Amino acid sequence: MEIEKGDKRCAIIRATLELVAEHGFHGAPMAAVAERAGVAAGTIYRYFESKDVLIQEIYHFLEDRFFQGLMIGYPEGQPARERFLHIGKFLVHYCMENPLQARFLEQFHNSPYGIAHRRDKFYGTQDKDVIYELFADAVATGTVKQLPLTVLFSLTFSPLRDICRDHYLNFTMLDDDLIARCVEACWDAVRK
Amino acid sequence: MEIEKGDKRCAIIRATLELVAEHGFHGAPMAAVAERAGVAAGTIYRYFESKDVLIQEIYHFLEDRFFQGLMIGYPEGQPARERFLHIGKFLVHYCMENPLQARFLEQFHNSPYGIAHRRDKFYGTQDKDVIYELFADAVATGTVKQLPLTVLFSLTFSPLRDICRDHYLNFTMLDDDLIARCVEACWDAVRK
DNA sequence: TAAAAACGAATGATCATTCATTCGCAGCAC
DNA sequence: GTGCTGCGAATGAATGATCATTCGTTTTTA
Repeated sequence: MEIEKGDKRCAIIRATLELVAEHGFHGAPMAAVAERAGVAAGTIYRYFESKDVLIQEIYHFLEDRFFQGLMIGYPEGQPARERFLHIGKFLVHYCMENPLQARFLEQFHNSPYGIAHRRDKFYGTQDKDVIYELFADAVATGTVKQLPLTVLFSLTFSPLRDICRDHYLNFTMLDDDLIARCVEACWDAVRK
Repeated sequence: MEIEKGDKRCAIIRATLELVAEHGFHGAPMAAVAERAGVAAGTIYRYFESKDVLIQEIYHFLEDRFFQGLMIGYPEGQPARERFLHIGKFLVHYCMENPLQARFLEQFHNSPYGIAHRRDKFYGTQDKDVIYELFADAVATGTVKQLPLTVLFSLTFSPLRDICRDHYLNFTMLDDDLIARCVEACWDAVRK
């Protein structure tokens, strides 16, 4: 959120993020967004072409922030295991410290938006991210099991995503020690 | 679906299952269900009190079928590892052979229905299933890591769920060998 | 022919989006 | 300072679409 040009624009983004995180896409009608943002319904359309565009813009904003944070203190050049542990722990801590953003991202990933995004990630021409790079590298050097990249992603990040969700649903109480052991367990799933 | 009392009732269930699996809950309006079932909209309400009840009934029907199949050839009394491999492989094969049912279940689990169901599973008073039993047992005997049950579930079944999804989205090509290696990798995540 | 089952148009709710109107203010003349 | 003018920003009631559900009517069944 924070530094966005324009008061209104920022308020709309924040309101949408909160409503989607708390009630899902279908619990975030534009009328409710407008009310929470302290803005008239029509005003939203001065800043965003449609609800779709609004959602996508928020997603890309959050994704950028996530990767920016991820790269702080990233152990470039270290063994794959260290790099993986850094990513995994960062992911979980990020979700715990930014529950609204985490829940928005969860909603996004479980929607048609998310499927399209995932397809793009594996088949698209866009440049691959550090995580992709890490696994491609670790498979090549025989550090992790010889499995398709999609499977390696599922084995490691699906559990972490679910563990975070269980945390903010109050199913599981996470602390630093438990987080570390979870991330290590995910590494055990893929390491040779 | 199959043996359901009444032609119409069965047709309605099948139509709903298909539409939800293919287009999600919001792509399954009652009018469309009625049309696909070859039935008038009002008729649905002779068989089901509401859309909610219809969805829940389908879910419980599928859950029962799943556990029924799961118990065929279940290696009761064998080590935890064998029991887990049986469950994991059955899960993936079941999803591949019943893609409509698998996708319906996926939609269900990613919805408010699913959250309530999960809460019930961990905190409810209903009797625990074989899977719950397996992990409780394996933790007690020190066969798997000392982690909360919710975490053990996430570490093992979240990846499998995702792997199945990637299969019917054509992101990953699964065969028996790959399935076995995936399930074993999940076991590696939790075993001591 | 009477009861049961099925029908499907009508109802009322909820949305995203639009657009005719109003608001607030910057610049200007006196 | 005061009054006027023009314009982009903001408004929110209205629109049209989409749903779940209802109910008066028709058809089927026994």
